[in-house]
Amino acid sequence: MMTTTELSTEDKILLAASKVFTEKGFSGARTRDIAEEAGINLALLNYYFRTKEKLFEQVMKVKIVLLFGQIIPIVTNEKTSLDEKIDLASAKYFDILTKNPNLPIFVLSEIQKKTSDVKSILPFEKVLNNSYLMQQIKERKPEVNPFHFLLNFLSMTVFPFLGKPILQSFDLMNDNEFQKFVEERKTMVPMWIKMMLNS
Amino acid sequence: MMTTTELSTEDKILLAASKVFTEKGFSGARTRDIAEEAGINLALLNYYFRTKEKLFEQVMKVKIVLLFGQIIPIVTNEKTSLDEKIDLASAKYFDILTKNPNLPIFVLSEIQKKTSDVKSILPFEKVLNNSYLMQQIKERKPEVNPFHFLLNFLSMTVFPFLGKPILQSFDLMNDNEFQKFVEERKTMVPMWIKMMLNS
DNA sequence: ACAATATTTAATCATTTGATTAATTCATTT
DNA sequence: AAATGAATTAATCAAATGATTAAATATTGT
Repeated sequence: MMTTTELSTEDKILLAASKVFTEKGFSGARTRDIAEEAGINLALLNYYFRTKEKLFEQVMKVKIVLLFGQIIPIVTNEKTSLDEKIDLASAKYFDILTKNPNLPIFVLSEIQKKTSDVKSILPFEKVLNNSYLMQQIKERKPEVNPFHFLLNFLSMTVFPFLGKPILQSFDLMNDNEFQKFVEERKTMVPMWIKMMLNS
Repeated sequence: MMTTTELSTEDKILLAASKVFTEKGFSGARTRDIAEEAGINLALLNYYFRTKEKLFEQVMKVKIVLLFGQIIPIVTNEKTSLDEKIDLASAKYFDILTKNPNLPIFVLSEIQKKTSDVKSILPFEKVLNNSYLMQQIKERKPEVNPFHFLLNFLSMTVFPFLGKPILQSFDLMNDNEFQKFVEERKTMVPMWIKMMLNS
């Protein structure tokens, strides 16, 4: 079905900025690129968002919430078992990342360059540090720092998307093969994680 | 001990470029930053390297070789067992990455932005695709695409370094804690990988 | 020592780029 | 319809930035 969603100028700019910033990063993106992508006059960008920095901040806020926000209800849920959490988080992430394959590289890269301060946008550490999930991992595997399992989970889920451009540069996988590969991991990653937790 | 290693002008520029490009990326780095970091006149940069692009290419070549080159002899060695290869590759990577913690994010980010063409620098796919390592994985676990284990290994090894800025932004770890954490993984990652291969 | 070549510098160019201005069009209220 | 304020445009500014030039200094070969 074709819906004629006529976006507001502000939203057209935000959408274009989201695309251009994600592709080229903060430094590589020119406000003219964004204006052109949005199909608006360059001055309108400054009229609505004042500066490139402020526009970037707004885009980044959306991206951070997209990347970290959805995982919070899963992590803090006191009614699901550890194994259920793994399955849910895995499914959720494969979904988000399939739709936004270069979200992780964008966010990681801009945080490294200190273009953005994640903590002020979303104080994830407060949620995580004494979360029900952390408790559950400690109970299951008291002898290992629970962060190892969190990192392993995130690694195996997120890394393929980070490495996708490399896999493709090296002609190791095309788009179809990558999609199939990721699909396979959707069931295997939870299995591997559980294996590590039960060994 | 203080050694007066008087670098050539060319090497001073390359060293400075390596630092500035890694910190800020291609777009974020200004040739003036590099010249200042190297303690040389800006015009010398163009005298020795012609353009910012050409200087970047040379830096990238070094980085690509640093990140992928050292793994090749391990992967192709026909005298070591699969388990030995895992141990060797793990030790090698933890060493490289501890010394160059933001090497992966830099390379991944620039490849995504298509600033650099890895394949022309180092045709890794030829080495990998019919490598002895791939054979060994297929023998051990014929029912699973061997790339899954390669990705899992790289994930668990490289991802902590990619995520370091985030862990630190969220105050989840300081530098000392991170170092200890990585040290722990040095022995655990090979163990986990072997577990996946033997299950 | 002299000529030729390589290296280095200060000054400057040309373009790009983020931002602003002043004028114009559009929409809303009365 | 007139008045008011919001949205949009074309033109322009000022600073930043990659690159070049021409002159000065240093190095090397004979």
